[in-house]
Amino acid sequence: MSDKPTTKDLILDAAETVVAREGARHMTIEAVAAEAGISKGGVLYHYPNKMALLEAMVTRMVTGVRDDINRAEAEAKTRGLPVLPHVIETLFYRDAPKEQVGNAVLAASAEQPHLLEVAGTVLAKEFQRLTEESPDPVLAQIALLTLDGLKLTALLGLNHVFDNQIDAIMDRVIAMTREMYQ
Amino acid sequence: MSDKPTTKDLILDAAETVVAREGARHMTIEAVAAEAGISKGGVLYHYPNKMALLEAMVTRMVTGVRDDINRAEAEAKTRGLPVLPHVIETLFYRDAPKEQVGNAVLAASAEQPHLLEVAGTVLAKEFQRLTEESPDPVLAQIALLTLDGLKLTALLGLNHVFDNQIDAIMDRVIAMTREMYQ
DNA sequence: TTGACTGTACCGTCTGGACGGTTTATGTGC
DNA sequence: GCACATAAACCGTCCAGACGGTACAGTCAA
Repeated sequence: MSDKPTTKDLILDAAETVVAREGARHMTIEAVAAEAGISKGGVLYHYPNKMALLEAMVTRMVTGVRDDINRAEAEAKTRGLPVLPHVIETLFYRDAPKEQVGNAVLAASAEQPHLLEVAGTVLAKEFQRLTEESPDPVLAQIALLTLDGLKLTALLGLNHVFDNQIDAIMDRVIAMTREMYQ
Repeated sequence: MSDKPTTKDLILDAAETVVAREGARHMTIEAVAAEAGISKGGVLYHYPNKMALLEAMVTRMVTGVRDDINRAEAEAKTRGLPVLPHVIETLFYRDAPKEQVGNAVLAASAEQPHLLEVAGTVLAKEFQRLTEESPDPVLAQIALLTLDGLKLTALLGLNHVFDNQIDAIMDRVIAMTREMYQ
């Protein structure tokens, strides 16, 4: 457990940092290499071309989110808690500090919008299952979309919501989903 | 009224089309020119450099959204309707077919994330005013964020919601905001 | 005549990727 | 414990093509 991160992961981290700071347009192999503290050749050793790097970024994000969902779901079930509120809470507080994971989406969308279709369908399955299994699917979707709205506007630097309002919003969303189970 | 669109606007349309089809990374001046059916020189005649083009894209989007909000707000007030449900309905059905406007956000974010900060604060003002003037500000923010979630996931090709579910979701959101006023 | 373009040529820079070479880790036989 | 082999990890350089931008002469309708 807690082995030191592989170089492959360090490269993905660096790529996300570059995107966050300079925009997806400037995520070049050289910039990623510099950020990761290795050479361009070193990056190309691990990811034979840029597309492979982008695919790895997207894959890591998708599996990360899916794993978090599954873990939260299992945890809720063993502890006899209502599933949806617990999943939403988990997704919301998920790596709040190093929230750079979402930048994989921007990088992929900038280079090849196509790349995200696969990611989209994978996550769509989870979301559909979660909502369909809840007592009020439409409300469940509203809750999940609210979370999307928060995360994505932040990712794009388009926040229309002040930081000190976010907690109240999430409390309300979680409360709403809890009421579904009563 | 309904004057034919200016070349400047045709260029912005073309830019959005290119972004939607090929990704922000491939929105080059030449590609935009080809899409608009004019020459590269022609594009540079209207927008002296790429940054100017991007700024125009963002500005057009922001003013478009703001105008739609203000118009819907005024309309609701003169007709004695509750403001928020009417605004949300307007924003939702806003140019549903040529929904490419949002691609301005992707292009700007890819080239210079900074560009969106201004846009963000302009729209934030409108959103804050709307929510603060409503009977239940937190619920109002949830409604607006749900709309953000729908639009932005669609923009990124990350839809977790099926097309045939969207109407039910929006009906519910609008109903929720209507209840605030009772 | 003027404004709105077209078309072509060109420059400097950036970028993806190929490639050959070098260091470092991991055995493996003795 | 050591010499050696092998592969993995990584470096530095080079090149062709793409891109932003400039320059400028010419076209054409209002």
